[in-house]
Amino acid sequence: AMASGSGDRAAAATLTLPNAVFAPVRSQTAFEETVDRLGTAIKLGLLAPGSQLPAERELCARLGIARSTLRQALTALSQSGHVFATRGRGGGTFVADPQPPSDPPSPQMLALWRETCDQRLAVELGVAVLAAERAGSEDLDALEEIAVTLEHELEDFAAYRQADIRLHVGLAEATRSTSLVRAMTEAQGAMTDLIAYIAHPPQVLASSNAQHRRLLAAVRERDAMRAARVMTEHLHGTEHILAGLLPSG
Amino acid sequence: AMASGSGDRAAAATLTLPNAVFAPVRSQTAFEETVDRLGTAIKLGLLAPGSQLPAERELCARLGIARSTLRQALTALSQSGHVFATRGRGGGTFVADPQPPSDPPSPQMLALWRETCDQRLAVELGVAVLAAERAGSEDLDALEEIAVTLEHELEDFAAYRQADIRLHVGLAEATRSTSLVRAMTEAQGAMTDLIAYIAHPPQVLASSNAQHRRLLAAVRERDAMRAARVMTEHLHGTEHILAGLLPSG
DNA sequence: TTTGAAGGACGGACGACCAAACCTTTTCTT
DNA sequence: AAGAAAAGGTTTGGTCGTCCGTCCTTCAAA
Repeated sequence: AMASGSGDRAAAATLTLPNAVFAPVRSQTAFEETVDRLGTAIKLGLLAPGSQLPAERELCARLGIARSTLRQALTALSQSGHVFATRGRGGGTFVADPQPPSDPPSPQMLALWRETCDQRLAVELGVAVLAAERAGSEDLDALEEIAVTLEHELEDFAAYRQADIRLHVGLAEATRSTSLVRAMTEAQGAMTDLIAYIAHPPQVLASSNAQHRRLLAAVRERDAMRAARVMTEHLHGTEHILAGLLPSG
Repeated sequence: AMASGSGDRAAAATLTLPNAVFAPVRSQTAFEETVDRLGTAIKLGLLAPGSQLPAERELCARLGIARSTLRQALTALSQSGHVFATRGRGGGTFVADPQPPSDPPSPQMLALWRETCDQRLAVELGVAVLAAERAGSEDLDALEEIAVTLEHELEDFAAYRQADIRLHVGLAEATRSTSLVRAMTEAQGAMTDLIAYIAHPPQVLASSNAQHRRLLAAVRERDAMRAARVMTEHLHGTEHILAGLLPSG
């Protein structure tokens, strides 16, 4: 009788908590995780087309997996057209030059789009604040160069998105936190899947650019809260666009 | 010749990026992940002492794992003294009443404490902002009740920490985002490992309480940026304490 | 006394992962 | 021109985690 349920005080716990504690454990295999990592980095342009990956024997050591497992992942990425390999001395595995068209977003991706945006908000907010505290002027110079590039890409959304990702990931790198860089790449990868097929008129991109400039200015002046505010507005912009086009999660 | 290295523009990429992309893949087993999940929830007091866990046959379905795997995890938690099981009808698995003393922080935990704080900052900032947008007044009433409890626990750090966790996780629940709730529990679990053995004089706890009150007030007034600012100050407080006691990561 | 619901224990099947060889191709060096 | 070197490609066998099904054991409720 007294066994079932929680104690008196704990009985006040909401329903969200057990859902989070007892949510499915996702046992991703090393193969899947590797495909995800490398595939996302390639899709986001973090590994430039034509660039060479480390040799298999070195890469598997870096990733902490067996070479056979890495080769499975590379085979998958090769068959999907993201990389190609040449043999012999001076050969290697390279990022394919014409990247294959990205897949349409999966149904489950669309169903959880709000969670995706929430996680992205957290990462970007943390990055904005920490970058404002830690970014060096060299970092900001490089980022502002990317911002200049963005101004000239208002018509080509693919190119714009590419540079946009470089800007956001670059800001994460400026925090000197590898875990935040990885979280940022994951978040950007998830967002890319969502917004790839959504039209972005040049005027929307222009307003995004204005926010980028204000964001970088705030970071340079070490004004963490202003950076956070601008970032919040920036993300809410795209979130409102999604809210209008996707089922309300 | 042209094969090695990235393209011209990508050559400007910093050194942090490949470190993040090619970092070791963490293939946690279902067993480990389950022990972590349940163990953290118990250590944080999210599953109250004496409360009953769902039946094995139901819990393994919820977690998406086989019952034998779940039993491995429960056996581990039972041997470490976190849970106990009784058989027969009306039996079940229960959270142990006198919780075993927590382990001292591992060396690798101490080495990465700054990354831990960075991740926590991101989660808590995101939660603060989203809670300010979404929290209902019922949520805030419950949270302010916890804040009142906190005022009376200035002398007993274990009890204080317990209620503090309930407050932060409760705020995450108010965002209605299960992924943020899970991220928050993970972050709080990591932080608990770090700060368990650090002295917290009552005056520090009192100042934390003042920040809690201001945080909740900002959330209630839907002032996301003020909530973010208070939260940042709140976290920087504990971070400075850690910085003085731990090796500079 | 019967029944049902809970934990407890085995054993086979399968797949992921790893380790260590060995082969093929190409290029650089001598 | 010969051979060493460096890369991807192939094969093999083994280990271990996980799943599934099945069969106890216990014990409160009916």
